[in-house]
Amino acid sequence: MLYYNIIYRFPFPGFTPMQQAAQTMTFMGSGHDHSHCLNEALDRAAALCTKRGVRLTTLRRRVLELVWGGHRPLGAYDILDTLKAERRGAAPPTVYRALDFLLAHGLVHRIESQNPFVGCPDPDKPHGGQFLICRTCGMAAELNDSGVDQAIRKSAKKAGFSVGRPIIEIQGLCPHCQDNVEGEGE
Amino acid sequence: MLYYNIIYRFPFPGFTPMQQAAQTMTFMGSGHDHSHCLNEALDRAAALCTKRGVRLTTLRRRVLELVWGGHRPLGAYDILDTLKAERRGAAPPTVYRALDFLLAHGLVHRIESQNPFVGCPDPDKPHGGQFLICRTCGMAAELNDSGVDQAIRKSAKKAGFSVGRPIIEIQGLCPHCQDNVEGEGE
DNA sequence: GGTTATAATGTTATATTATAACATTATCTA
DNA sequence: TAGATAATGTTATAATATAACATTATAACC
Ligand SMILES: [Zn+2]
Ligand SMILES: [Zn+2]
Ligand SMILES: [Zn+2]
Ligand SMILES: [Zn+2]
Repeated sequence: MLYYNIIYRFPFPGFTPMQQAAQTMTFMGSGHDHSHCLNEALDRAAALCTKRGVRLTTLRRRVLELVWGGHRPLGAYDILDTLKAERRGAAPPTVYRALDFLLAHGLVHRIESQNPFVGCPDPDKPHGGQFLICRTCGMAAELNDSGVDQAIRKSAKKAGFSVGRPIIEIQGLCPHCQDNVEGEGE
Repeated sequence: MLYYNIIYRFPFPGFTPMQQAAQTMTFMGSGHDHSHCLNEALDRAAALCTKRGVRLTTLRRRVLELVWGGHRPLGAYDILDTLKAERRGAAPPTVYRALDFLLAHGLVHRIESQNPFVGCPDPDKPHGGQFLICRTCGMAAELNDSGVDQAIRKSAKKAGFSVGRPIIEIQGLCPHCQDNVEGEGE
């Protein structure tokens, strides 16, 4: 049963890579063709950059691919580790400049409360990220709930505040982890 | 005209301390008796800790005072700089441990998208922070809008997600800065 | 095509924010 | 007062991010 459009996971300290993968599958649905959705995202990004007259360079495209490819939010230094193996002279600015570009064009979001970066499935209309973040398994899912957005705009309007980028990060328990906590066992 | 209950300001690079102070006054209202509201906050904190059977030590109280006293969010290392002048051997853990305590008891919030800390005016009922943050002058104001909260809970419920701590950080323009941008001059 | 301007990346160094690990001191309980 | 627990001191380092300047690639123009 798929609860979310898009599922990301944080690395979770207590889990082996195998457990991580297993949980990722649980959330992604076992039939999920990730290489397909990755390619779609990259094509969408290329089209968007062309339309805006900006350059999706090899580096920027590669960083976007890594961010999208991981099934989970990725830290800047995780990205850097991979890049170092691929191009000589990769350093923090290499990654952060690419991320700045991708952020500026809405192609990725930063999870502000935890630092890593995730690909945005809907970069065409710029928006602040709305995320559900599970405190147990680290899963993060992007919402785009217009009800939340409207409530925020209404509240801001009352205060005379003009809304630019609303950041919503809802920490709590995903359905899967609620079950495990309730059951207490297994 | 006061738009917000509580006003905080970030340090703003382009402004002299004088300008910072001037703007702070604009937002706080010139009649604001800050030492009064600071003392209230400290008393409230002391009562809350007594009630919960935890200790508001000298250090913790002092850090809370600094966070509350500044009229604006304060970085951990800003706090540390002050502490260093007051007690020998103050070091990052000194500050972070005090902040962890204050965060755990809802006495302060962390502005996740910018790292600094602010005192919470309403620590009795734990809540994630809802902040309006001006991207021009750095002002931050805490909301506690039940409409926003309800919209979030409704949306999360649809996804089967159990809400713990919702983080809302709305970046945009405060009323004052909207005027200045529109007017373009002055 | 060659020249010049601009954008992107490389490179080195450092700033900022936060935590780990273990020792010491203060406070509480009995 | 002894022993347990909580808080703080102390040293070192991890994790995240940016500054500053050099070099290289791309675009725009002639
Ligand atoms: Zn998005
Ligand atoms: Zn979970
Ligand atoms: Zn609060
Ligand atoms: Zn402003």
